[in-house]
Formats: sequence, structure tokens, C-alpha cells
Amino acid sequence: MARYLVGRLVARRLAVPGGEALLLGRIVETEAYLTGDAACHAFRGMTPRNRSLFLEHGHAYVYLAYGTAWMLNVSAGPVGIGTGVLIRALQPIAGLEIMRARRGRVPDRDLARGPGRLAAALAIDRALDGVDLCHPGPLWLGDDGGDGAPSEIGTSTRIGLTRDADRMLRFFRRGSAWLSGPARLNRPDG
DNA sequence: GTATGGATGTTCT
DNA sequence: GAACATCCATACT
Repeated sequence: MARYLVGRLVARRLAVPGGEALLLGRIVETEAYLTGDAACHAFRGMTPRNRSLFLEHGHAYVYLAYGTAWMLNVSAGPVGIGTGVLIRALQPIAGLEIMRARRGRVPDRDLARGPGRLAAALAIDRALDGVDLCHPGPLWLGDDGGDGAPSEIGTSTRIGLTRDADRMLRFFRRGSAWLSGPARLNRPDG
């Protein structure tokens, strides 16, 4: 699923002064967190924080990392199995004005380059934990049939881990200007 | 582009 | 009380 999600769309419907905004971004970078994977939050079983990881695939697991940054994950297994995909970076497609306003004075390239930045740009926080991402709502996933050629997806180790850090479970759109992570990991094969 | 250190809040031991 | 799926500013190459 982590590989599949590269090239798909994230859609966010958001109330703004005077109406509603639609924010869109194309996923360019993901990471997989598997069962039996010491880096997966579900590794030691279900807790109040990680329970959304155990929902049927296609639900949001949102949590706060380092006290400052929200992370958007997609549950990826059948009910009761804690496994998921972290969405790490987006190419902004629509609603850039809103994203810029939310992110402050940063280059467009940095609007959603990194999981915490992505969540900040799309106003994602705990309120969206557990939502169904497979149908239109406040937050959902889409597919416009574009930009997902498997041959154009590179792999690397995951970023920022101390445990199970050597597995090739990061997936990214090759050559994208919107990737997070050090340049050495973004080469054709990380 | 790369490397470093501090801020931050929640979770679990 | 330690660990943590990060970000930002700063300094340096």
C-alpha cells in the first residue's frame, strides 16, 4: 500500500472564513510500518494512542510526534492488525493560498515537504484521527489516474528511526522536487 | 547541500 | 523519567 499510495491524491475539505476550501496534494513520499516491525507503533500491541492503526485499511491514524508535529498515517491491514503507511510529503495541487497562510513565510517547495509540515499545511490534527479516508469527507484519498507509474518509484530506508532502521520501506516519486529527507536517500535507489 | 542543537507534549515504562 | 516516525534556525562546506 505504501508503494501504491505514491502518486495518489490527498483531499482536505476545510471550513474557512466565508465558506469552504478544498486542499489537494499529490503524495510523493510514504513509509510502511509493518507487523513485527519494531518501529511500528503497534509493535507492542494496541494502546489508546495507536488504536486507529488497527482499523480496517483506509482509515486515518493521526498522532503527535515530538510534541510539535502531527503525523498522518493510513491504516493498511484488516481489522485488528496494527499496520500502516506514513504520508511524508505532498506536491501541492490546489488550495495553495490556504496552505501558504497556514505555513507562514516558507518557499512553496516546503509547504508539505515532511510529515509535520504536510499536516500543518492541511490542518490535520487529532480531530481527524480514525476518519474513513475512502469516501469524501473532511479528509480522504483520491486517484486521478496520473503520476503513479511503478517504475518511477524509488525505495530507501526510513527516516528518523532508531529501531528497524535498515529496512527498505520508504517509497518516493523519483526526481520529485517535493521530497523530504537527505539527498542521498532520494537517489534512484536510496 | 549537510550538520547540529534546542523546543516541544504525549505516551508508556 | 526516557523516548520519540520532527521542525526550525544557525553555522558551515
